[in-house]
Amino acid sequence: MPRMSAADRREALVRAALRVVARRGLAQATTRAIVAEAGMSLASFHYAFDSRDELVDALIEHVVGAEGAALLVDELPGTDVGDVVRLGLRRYLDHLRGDPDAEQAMLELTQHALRDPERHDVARRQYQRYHDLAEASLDAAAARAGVRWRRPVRDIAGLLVAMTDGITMTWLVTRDDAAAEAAIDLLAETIGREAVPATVSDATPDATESPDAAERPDPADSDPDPGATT
Amino acid sequence: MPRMSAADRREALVRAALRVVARRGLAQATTRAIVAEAGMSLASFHYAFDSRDELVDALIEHVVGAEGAALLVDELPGTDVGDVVRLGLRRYLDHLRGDPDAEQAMLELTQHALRDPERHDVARRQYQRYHDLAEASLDAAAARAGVRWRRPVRDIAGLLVAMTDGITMTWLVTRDDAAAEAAIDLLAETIGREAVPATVSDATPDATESPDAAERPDPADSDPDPGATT
DNA sequence: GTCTATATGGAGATAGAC
DNA sequence: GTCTATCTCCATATAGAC
Repeated sequence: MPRMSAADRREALVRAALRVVARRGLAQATTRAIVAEAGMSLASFHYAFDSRDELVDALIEHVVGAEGAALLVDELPGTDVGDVVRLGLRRYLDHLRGDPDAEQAMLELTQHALRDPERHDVARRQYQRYHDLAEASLDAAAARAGVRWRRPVRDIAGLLVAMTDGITMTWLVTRDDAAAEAAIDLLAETIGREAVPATVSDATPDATESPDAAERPDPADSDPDPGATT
Repeated sequence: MPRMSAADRREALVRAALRVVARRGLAQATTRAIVAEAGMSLASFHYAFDSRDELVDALIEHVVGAEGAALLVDELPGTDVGDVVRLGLRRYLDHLRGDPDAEQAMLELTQHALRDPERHDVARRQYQRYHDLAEASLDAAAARAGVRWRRPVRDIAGLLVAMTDGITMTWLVTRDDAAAEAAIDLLAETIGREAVPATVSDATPDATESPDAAERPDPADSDPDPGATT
């Protein structure tokens, strides 16, 4: 085995751990299973990490940084905003179908994080990032289509994020492609109906267009740079 | 400790296990923690169950049978179908806020079940039941309001079930009440728009009102009696 | 630094007295 | 039937040779 830097070793172990969690679940992701997957010895593990908990933490941080980009992307051909949402969610469904174990691993890691007060914040930041991403995508789609949203974009983004989780969970259980597609189409159609033609006064770039948008302060908006993931 | 029948002991252990899982997570629900919660000795555990796995199976079956009723109920004051959906989901959100650990326990048990092919079917049946319940509630609400659904009820029910999961997951992470309520209101409004006034020809009780409803066969409708739980 | 070998603890499961 | 005491295994973590 060639020498690796401690950082490389940590990275390799995290990647191996993710594969093991995806394949057999977090509970079965023992240090032995992980080092076997990584082709290392047990001692190398404890050279790179102090404990298994520390690796799990690193694993959570890793997936938080990496997975955000798959949710919704801006380069969708969008004339109709409903279509943009539909294509974005369909793309996510394709991703889910292509690698269901990976998404289940994400869910398991998130739920694991919820059990610890300190890790809970990591999960919160992850969801905040999802939300910001969805919001930015919705804004961009609306701008290109020349429409504006009839209600706070934040609310629509929240529905999108929740829906993504819901589809993930139900599809993982039922494996019903058609049902997931039907739900996506229905939701996309709905969100499309929330868009109305933009007037000139709406063109102000950063004005919140709804009067009650300020009534509800964002409980967690401490992330000023939602674009820099990884 | 008084003598208990084996059945009573099993029941008591299952209930204790559920409390432990809710409080500390499935991974921490060791046999020792469970018998401590139930006030029994370790030997009593193995008198009632052959193994911990067997108890976890019983626990899954238990929650599958018990939790369905809380999702959507028919006794909601419904003139407007959108309001019925909104109130039903709000009621579920109240339940979630009142006992978040219990719902997280449900999620953990479901995900655990997904890891085993045999247990996967148990989870599938659970979701099938949720779906049937949602569908029946939607039908009942529409009938009372004198409206019909513009698209297959099945699709709307699927969206409801997925949305319930999504709201659960996102709320457990963010604990953002206002966001959950906004998502609920938006979804309810949407679903309300899927209802149109019923005509006389629509009054046929069990006719599928959409021409493409038969195009998608139900992948799992082997449960002829969704009402008889527990 | 990287390995083999081992210590330590906690988990599930059981033996055997009462 | 129910308990205490124990067995066995496996996981994490460490010691110490090279």
